[in-house]
Amino acid sequence: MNKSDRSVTIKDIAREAGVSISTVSFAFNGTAPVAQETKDRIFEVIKRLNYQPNSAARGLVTRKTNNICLFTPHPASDFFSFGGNSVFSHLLQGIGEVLDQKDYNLLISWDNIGHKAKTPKLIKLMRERAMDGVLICLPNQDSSVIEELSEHHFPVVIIGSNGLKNQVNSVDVDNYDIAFRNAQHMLQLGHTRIAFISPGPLEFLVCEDRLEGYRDALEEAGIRFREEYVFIGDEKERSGYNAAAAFMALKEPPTAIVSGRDVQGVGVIEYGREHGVSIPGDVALISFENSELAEKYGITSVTTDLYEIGKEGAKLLHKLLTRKKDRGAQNIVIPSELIIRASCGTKPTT
Amino acid sequence: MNKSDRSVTIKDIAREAGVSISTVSFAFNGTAPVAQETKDRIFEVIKRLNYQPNSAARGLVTRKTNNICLFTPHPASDFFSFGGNSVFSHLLQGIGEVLDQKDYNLLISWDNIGHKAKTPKLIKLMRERAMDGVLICLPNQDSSVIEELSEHHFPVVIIGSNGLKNQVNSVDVDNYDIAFRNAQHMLQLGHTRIAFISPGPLEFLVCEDRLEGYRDALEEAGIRFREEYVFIGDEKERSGYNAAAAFMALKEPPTAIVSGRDVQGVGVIEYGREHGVSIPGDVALISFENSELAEKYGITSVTTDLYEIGKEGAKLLHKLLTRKKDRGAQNIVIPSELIIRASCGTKPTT
DNA sequence: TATGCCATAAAAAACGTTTTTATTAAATTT
DNA sequence: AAATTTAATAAAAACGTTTTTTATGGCATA
Repeated sequence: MNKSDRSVTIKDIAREAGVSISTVSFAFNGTAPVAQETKDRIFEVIKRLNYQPNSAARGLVTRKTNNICLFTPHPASDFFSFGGNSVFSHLLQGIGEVLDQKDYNLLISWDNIGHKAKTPKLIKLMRERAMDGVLICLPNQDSSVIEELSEHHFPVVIIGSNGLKNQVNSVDVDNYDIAFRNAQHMLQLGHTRIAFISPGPLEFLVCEDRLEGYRDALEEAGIRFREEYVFIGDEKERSGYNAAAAFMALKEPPTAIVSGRDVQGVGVIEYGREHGVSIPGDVALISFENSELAEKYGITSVTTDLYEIGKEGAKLLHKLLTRKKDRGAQNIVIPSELIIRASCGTKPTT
Repeated sequence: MNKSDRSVTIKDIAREAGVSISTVSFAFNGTAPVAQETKDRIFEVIKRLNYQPNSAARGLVTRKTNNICLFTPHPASDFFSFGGNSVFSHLLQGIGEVLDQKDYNLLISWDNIGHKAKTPKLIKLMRERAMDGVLICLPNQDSSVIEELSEHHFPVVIIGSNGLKNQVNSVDVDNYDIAFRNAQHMLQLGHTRIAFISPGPLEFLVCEDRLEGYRDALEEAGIRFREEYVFIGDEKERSGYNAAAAFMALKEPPTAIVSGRDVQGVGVIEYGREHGVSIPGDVALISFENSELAEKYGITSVTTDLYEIGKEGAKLLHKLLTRKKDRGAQNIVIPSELIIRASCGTKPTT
């Protein structure tokens, strides 16, 4: 609608206001003192011509894009989903909230979990300087991407656990501690035959951490660790079902189960319903995640606040981007809370 | 790890290969003929030095960023959610899939639905040329943003309906037609007292379209339109419940209900359960959306394929960005399918 | 033998900023 | 009163590309 379609540049402002372009830049960004009178004139023109600096030109010299990238498993993948439900938006909300406030743009890109399919794209984005930093959520064991990124001193924050802990910034709940306390809770209720369902293969650090927490709690209580009380599941409901089946088939079945994910807990419950195993009557159940599922099925569970994790992750990344001095890797731990529901009962069966 | 931390530029390549920077650019991008021998030498150096052009510098001259922005209601908002479930990821998946293939980056930004809170940010992003185009999903009546964007000839594709149809590109299901056929389906089953629940205020075009489709179907069948058979609900389950309550309180209650959203259909069912109204026994129910809820509650519903909508939207935007000639606004219609379930019954009550 | 053409490549301009350096006049210090 | 600092501004350099223009030989054509 305006005279021309060419967008207005700093040159136009300078000409119209009768000053040099540097003065315009100084005034606009407040980076150098400019006489009030001149400043007023410049801002009048800026407003009148509706000037907005070109981000590419600016980025070329400042070496900033104000874009940050979130790299995750697919939003609809099993990692984020359970019962058709996706918690991806929780994570997104936390990240978006702080990024928005700090005036960063959020770019998202996803991976086929464990297949490192798109990884090269992330590397490319970083190498062509298309983003200032990246939040990575890669719940698999592969840390080569992360290594490559931090090797180039590229600002990275890991969402979740990773083998490179203490070398690279991260935000997560304390999986070891949660598992430890989950097992402890069962012990306190008097259980001694406590089983554990891993939410994935032990190569995943999350799983290893949880198993270890579980194991240490038993050890502390002087209870023998039994191989047959550990079931390596996956992120799907079925694995909880299968775990229950396996445990119940033992000559000496456990009286309590520490489930790796709520969705597995649901599997356990389903098994119970189908086979007349009462929960918590015959087997007490405690889980991780505290999703809507836990609420719905009355499963005692420990919160994994993805909203908070996203928020803290974004904050940390922002710190990385604005701080000049490198002060080593930070590992933020988001506190978890045990939400007691019916599934854990109050007394063990004997 | 390399000698210096400064990233390698086209100058480095030129020097190392003993040619001018323009020649490197020509060879790299294939934009002008370069002798094979020279080309080989250049690519060897590019590979050896691991060169990746700087996107800001490139964007400055090409006026492209390869970023496109998705602007939607909040991913966890009622618009995308029902029963704690979010379909946002479906939309995201469709968009991401094609954008990724075309080598665009996806930037996301959201709005508090109807409060046009962040709108200025979108405008700013566009004016500073931080993105090449935008996919907008704004299910409210406010079209000022869209007007502003297209006024500046900024490439925009609307996801969903909008008052500016035919002036601006869009992708949506045919709400009028769906409602028409939904009502018709009820008519074919012999119903004559058919009520309608709007999923929102009639200022929203989606709602107006649906109401109109419903009304026209009745009219075509020679059935009188009754004001009291229309309930203006909102995006929440409760509004379906309230609608059912209102309808059932009439001296002559409807025998069929066309629900605006699955979640409202659930509200109707809940009402029925609590008040002993059998569905489809006493009232037949048909809905829009075909979400997991419809499946779960056995509600006959018409598909709204957000995955497909996202895909087509992204494709259309890409076309806009690559075509030189403007060929008017395109309005893509994604086909819908009626999924028959128990809720609509086969015979009307009389 | 000049003339034009072609293939290749170099040089230069442009993109729109920020940042560094230079200039000028006024104010302050010595 | 001269020297120095300060405030305000202008000029120029830099950022790293793409794109346009110019140059250079060789080769065919007139």
